[in-house]
Amino acid sequence: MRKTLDNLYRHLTAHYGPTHWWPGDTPFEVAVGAVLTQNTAWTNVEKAIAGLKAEHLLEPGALLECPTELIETALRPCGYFRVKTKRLRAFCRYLDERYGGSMTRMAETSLEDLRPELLDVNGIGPETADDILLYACDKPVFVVDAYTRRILGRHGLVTADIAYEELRATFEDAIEPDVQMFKEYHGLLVYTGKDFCRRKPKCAACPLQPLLEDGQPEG
DNA sequence: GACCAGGCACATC
DNA sequence: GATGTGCATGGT
Repeated sequence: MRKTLDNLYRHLTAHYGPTHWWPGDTPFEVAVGAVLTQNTAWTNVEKAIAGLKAEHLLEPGALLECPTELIETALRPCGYFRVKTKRLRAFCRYLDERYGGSMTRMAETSLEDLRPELLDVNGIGPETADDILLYACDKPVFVVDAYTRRILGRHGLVTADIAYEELRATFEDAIEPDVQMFKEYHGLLVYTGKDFCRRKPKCAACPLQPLLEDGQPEG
């Protein structure tokens, strides 16, 4: 599997070049984006983040203090605006109470301690937690998302119903932990998913096709 | 006018 | 523990 995942990364890098994934000007904005993008297209998230910025709400203190309706209005374009308002507030409350609202202080916490903390926040599940850990805190966790599962599943590398933690472990056990590479790898899988693995699959043009032609992956 | 999008919590069996 | 459902808007 190590060789397969190395090959996968090389093929995608050759095809796309650097992705500079994840969009976001600050660690806090990255964390906000992680919550807002839950089951939602990023184009809609961008509108919501722009709305928050326009209201000067892109900081934990402001989100905790302002009227709920103000946040809901800003979040409307990205859907689920009521639940996402609650989830953003839950994250801000946690960040405020545990780290005085500082993403920098949060990032100083060890991965082993921080991941369970995040998962304990209402509205933060495995993928959202790992987005925050990798892209906002620079922790070496491999982010698994719907694209990761779909791409590897369609190419027969894993079963389509593989559990989140199992798929994460598949990557983390097979490849050397490297924050920058993990960031790029996930970005490349998102690019690939958007281009070739949506509802009208274009598998023949998928950059992973050469990988399969080279020979089926080992275990 | 369906169907889908970078999930998650909660209820129920 | 597995499965189903609500959450909501915008693009294709």
